[in-house]
Amino acid sequence: MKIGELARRSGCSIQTIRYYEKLKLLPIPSRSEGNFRLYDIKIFEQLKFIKRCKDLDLTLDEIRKLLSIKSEPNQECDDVNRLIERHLERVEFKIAEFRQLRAQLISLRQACSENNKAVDCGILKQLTKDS
Amino acid sequence: MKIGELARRSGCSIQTIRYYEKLKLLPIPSRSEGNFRLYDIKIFEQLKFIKRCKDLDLTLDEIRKLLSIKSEPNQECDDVNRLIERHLERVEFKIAEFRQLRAQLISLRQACSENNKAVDCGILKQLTKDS
DNA sequence: TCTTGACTCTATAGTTACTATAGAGTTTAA
DNA sequence: TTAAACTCTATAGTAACTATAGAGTCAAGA
Ligand SMILES: [Zn+2]
Ligand SMILES: [Zn+2]
Ligand SMILES: [Zn+2]
Ligand SMILES: [Zn+2]
Repeated sequence: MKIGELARRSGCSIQTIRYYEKLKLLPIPSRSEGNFRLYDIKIFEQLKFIKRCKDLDLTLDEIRKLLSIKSEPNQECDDVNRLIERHLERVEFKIAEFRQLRAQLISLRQACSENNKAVDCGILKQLTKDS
Repeated sequence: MKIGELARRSGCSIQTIRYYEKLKLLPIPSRSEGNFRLYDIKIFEQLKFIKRCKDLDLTLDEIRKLLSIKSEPNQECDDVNRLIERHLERVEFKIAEFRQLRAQLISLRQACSENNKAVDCGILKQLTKDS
């Protein structure tokens, strides 16, 4: 299959696929006579793997690590478990951070409910003054 | 005050301050005889304003908008209110997204509690299979 | 057969919000 | 005087793409 079909079927854009190839997250595909990339099912599946990881917000470096472990079936998998654990911690941290942010934004929003001149805007005042 | 002191007092790095100047988020400061940037209290306060906005995760473009409104005291402030409202919505969306992510990661973690060979790793299996 | 449109190619630049570095000049304190 | 600390400009790097230009390839219809 050519790159356009791979893109459609994987949910990644064409440029992203070429980008992954450059980063060696995907193997170099064969080429047609006219120099078009030709993909087989194995590459399609690897790309789907990457996509699933991306949807979990893993970084490409983390994904590279997973791919490398996956490619050596006899390696121990505790690195995988640790990686997911650490990633989960980061996600929880972000949730906490954004909750704080939300609280601050809600209080900020309250500072100016009606329509004012800029000079009287409660929000701008709040952002200007030392907390 | 020179850039180092401004950096210490504002909590922004020196490079960041120069970067903001280039983006015109900060006015061009005067210079000493030896060509060092010299800042007055007004610029310090503008930088603090920017810093407070950044801490709320506003983008530099959003901050630029706020600064422009702030600089015209007679303009209506409803753009400010809308901007904060939209930003809050984005933050809430991110919270929801990350919560979903967390749930998925927790279920993924469960798939491999003990130590296995890579080929038997429940996490890798989960990431490999179609959901 | 010709041509049109859809597809693909490479290489390069742009995005966001910085951080890091090199290599130079300036200031301050011992 | 000299060394440390500071500042200057310009440039490149970061993450993970997206967008573009300008060229070549391929399939179908007239
Ligand atoms: Zn992670
Ligand atoms: Zn207002
Ligand atoms: Zn926003
Ligand atoms: Zn495992």
